[in-house]
Parts: sequence; structure tokens; C-alpha cells
Amino acid sequence: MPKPFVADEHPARPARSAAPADIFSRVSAGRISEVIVEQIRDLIRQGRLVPGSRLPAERELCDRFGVSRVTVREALRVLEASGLVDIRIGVRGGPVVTAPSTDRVGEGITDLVTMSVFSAVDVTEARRVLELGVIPLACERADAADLAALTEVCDRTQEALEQGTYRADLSSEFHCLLADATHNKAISMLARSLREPMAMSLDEARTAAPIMGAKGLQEHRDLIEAIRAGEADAARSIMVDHLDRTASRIAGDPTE
Amino acid sequence: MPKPFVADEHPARPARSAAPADIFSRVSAGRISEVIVEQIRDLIRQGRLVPGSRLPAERELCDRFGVSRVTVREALRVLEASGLVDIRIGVRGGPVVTAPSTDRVGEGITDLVTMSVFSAVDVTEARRVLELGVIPLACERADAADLAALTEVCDRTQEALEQGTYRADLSSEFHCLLADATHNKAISMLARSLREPMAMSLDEARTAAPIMGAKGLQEHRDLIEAIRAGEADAARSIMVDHLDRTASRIAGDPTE
DNA sequence: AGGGGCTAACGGCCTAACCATTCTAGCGCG
DNA sequence: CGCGCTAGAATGGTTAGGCCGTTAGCCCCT
Repeated sequence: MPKPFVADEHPARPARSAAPADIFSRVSAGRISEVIVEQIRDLIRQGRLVPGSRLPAERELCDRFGVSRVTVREALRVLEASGLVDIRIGVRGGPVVTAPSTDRVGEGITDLVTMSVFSAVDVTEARRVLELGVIPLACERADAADLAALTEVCDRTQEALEQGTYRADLSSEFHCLLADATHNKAISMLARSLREPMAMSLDEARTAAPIMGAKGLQEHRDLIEAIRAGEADAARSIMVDHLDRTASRIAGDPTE
Repeated sequence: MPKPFVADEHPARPARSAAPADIFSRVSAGRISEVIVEQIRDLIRQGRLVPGSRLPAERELCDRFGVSRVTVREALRVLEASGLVDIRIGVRGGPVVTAPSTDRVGEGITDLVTMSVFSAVDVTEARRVLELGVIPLACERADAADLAALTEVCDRTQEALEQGTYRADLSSEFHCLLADATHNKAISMLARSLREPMAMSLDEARTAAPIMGAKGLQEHRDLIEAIRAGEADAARSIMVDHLDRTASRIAGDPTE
């Protein structure tokens, strides 16, 4: 528990003056560019700047904020890296407010994985949680377009298997499309966030065991049929088998 | 489907020379600072720079890359905004590689929500998927420390309710701690990612209905006991009730 | 032994200028 | 009248050099 700032446990050394130390507030200027970032970000969050809004040009922002162009540019870089603005060059160019994409968030999560903040085993388990939760929603909401897209990926997978050109991308794409079938963009985003780390660890595991055989493909096709029929329980059990095999491969146990 | 680059549908205007256009690679330099960002980011992803590594000072990076200091600074800003480096000032300061935090990812997701890339309803449903998947894992793995932390939050919540100082933070903190009880950092990350958007929408909904009454708190406490006993099914049904009430409140139906 | 001041290293910010890209307005020509 | 081309203006991208505030470490003096 932090002690109150004014309390001094050392009575032998009294405060130099009668004024309490509290009257001095912490004075840290911080970074000017950060202040600008906050200001624009708040404007966007408050809805006073909507996607498509054009911000003033760099040189005008300098005048408005009373800072140099370098400072404004640094602020714009940060906003651009956050996916909040898009910067175009040429006349009639300049910073434009844009809606951030889910890919950018996924990239951030990928960084978390690669920096070994957590392991491939953790990711696999998280994916299991997500995908099993997806199943009932997908059974309920999948439409013809979703099923067609899933089938198309299976066809491409079969072709790739026959030609020996299979890559883990195809498997992760199937699972992303499955998440899309929930018609919930937040869930799609989470699934896509885990896509790249998954594919990465699958590729690593491939050296130890074949990444997907006819069995895995058949499970994908069975899953489509179960979803088409709306049989959530059947779909779930198929998915459990499928994921368990994947998990054991990730864990370094090439049972298949 | 994108057309091959060499194909020209306009036979009336043949290529100026016999050399195929393919031999000329795209020359647009793009942004120099972006090249530097990529280079450092790759170094980090390859593990050649680990968290804690100190990068050279700005002025030395200028010499190494052969660019001006402003360019280096912009690159460092982007890396900093991505949470990959931390910049300290003063002697022995400079850029230090750091492990990105889950909070940053959550902030990105918050932006996605506020820019209405997806809705609060979507987030709520995603959270439901996640939390129901968390339950069995938490029942299996929660240790005494997890249960103590959960109980402590309930106590704080009770106190806040009695004093009228309750905020949605407390509820979202409970659910984050629940995710922590799985001892899976990827799942914790996903839960924390959804924390801020959830709290935001809960605060919005608070104007229409009390955010959490004694009933919600009691459900939290019941949940702890069910987890302590390892009764996953009981815990699951409690959580379903709890989330359904929350979902209806988000959807604008103040039944409670 | 300890405190205060000095110094070098480093990031934060500024100014002034030039380059590269892109759009547009205007002009000339058919 | 209309079409195409060109020059210029607007805008971001980059550079060089410099000044200032902050910090850690060192040394000297008490």
C-alpha cells in the first residue's frame, strides 16, 4: 500500500517549510506528438471524425497546433500505425480517417505469439474453445453461400493433396470460413487473429508428421454436411476428433 | 481474378520492345521509414532481437541505415505504436525491444468497435463463446490463488455496490480473472482483448438499467463455488444465465 | 561516507529547404 | 466545340543542422 505523499515517518527531519508538499503537482510535459495523437484519436472516438473525413494537410496542422511539421508527422505516423488514418500523397491528398481493419489486430496478436508471450499449445487450446463455440452458431446461421465457400476450399484442398502442393493455409482458411458462417464479425476477427499463429505452428509440426491426409479432408467434408443438416451435436463431435488430432500433432505426438 | 501482368488486351498497341515486362520489378521505393520498420520487425520476429535487447541510439541508426534522423524517428514511432519497442530518454537511454502487451491488442479491438466495424452485440456473443469455453478449463485447473483473486473481486464489488461507487470495470475484471484461471495465456489475452469494448458497452447500457445488482454479484459468488467444487455443468448453467441477462441488457432490453 | 554539481549521451523538438508525386486548370490544336 | 497535353500548385517524403531538456554516472568537496 503506497504511503500518502505528505506523511513523513521521520519526525527528526521536519518539512523545510510549513507548506504541504501536495501543492506541487507532477509536471511532466510528455511528448507533444503524443498529445496530438490523443486529441485526434479522441475526436475519432467521439464520432466527430468519421471514416472518410479528410484532416487538414500537414502544413496546416502545424499552424493549428502551433508545432513543427516533424511533430505533426510523428503523430500521423502513430495514428497510421493504429489504422486510424490513411495518408495519401499528391494534391487533394493528406490524412484521411479510415476504419481500422481486423487484419491489423490479427497482426498484433501474431506479434504476441512470436514474442513467446504464449505458446503454440496455448493457441491450439484457445482455438479449440473458439471453434467449438462456433459450431452451434454456424449450424444455425450458415447460408448457401457459406456452404459453397467451404466446399470450394475442400475441393481446392483435395486437388492440392493429389498434386502434392498442400499447404497449411488451406486448412486454416477452412476454419476461418467456418467462423464467417456465424455471421458475427467479432468472432470472424478472433478466428482470423489465430490463423497465422496456427498456420505457423502447423508448418513447424509438418516436419514431424503429414499435415493433413485424406482423413482430415473427409472430416472437413463431413463437417459441412452436418452443418448443412443443422445437426450441431454431430458437427461438434466431428470437430472434437479433428481438433484433438491436430492438438496431438502440435504437441509433438505424431500418432497419425 | 487478377490478370497476369504481361497480358495486354490491346493488340493495337504492342510492347515497345521484345523484352517481357516481367523483367522490370516494381521500383517504387515507398517510404524509407517503412523499410526500416520492416527490417527491425523482421529481426524481432526471427528472434535475433529479444525483449530487453537495446537498439543503437537514434544518431547511430542514422549512420547504419544511411538516412536522416527524422526518418529513423518515424520508424521508431511506428514500432513503438506497435508495442515492439520502448523508448527511454537520457544517457544510456534509447530504443529497447519489449514484449507487446495484450492491452494494446484490446485497444485495437476497441477501435474496431467504436468505428462500428462490428457491433456491441457481436462482441457480447463472442464473449459468450469464449466464456462458456473457459468454464470447463477453469473448473479443471483453477488453484487456490485463482479462487482467492476471484473472491477478492467479489468483495470489492459488494463494497462498491453498498457505497454506490460501482463501475463496469469490476465486472469485466471478474471475467478476466476467470479466464486467467485456465492458466492459458492465449485465452487470457482473448478475454482481455474483449474487456474494454465490453465495459464500454456496459457503461452505455447502464443509463437504461442498473449495471449489476445483488443478483449479478450472487451469480459471481455461486460461480466461484461451482468452480471450487469442480462442477463444470453447474458452473456452465450459472454462466449461461448470467450472460443471457447481460446480453439482453446490451441489446437494449432492461428486463432486470 | 555522503551530498552536490558537472558532464556526456541521448531523445524531443524546431527551422529551412529540396525532392517526388499527383491532380487540376488552362491552353493550344484539330 | 472538344480533346489532349503541359505547367503549376498542393501535398507528402526526406535531409541537414541545431538547440534544449533529461538522465545516469562520475568526481570532488564537505
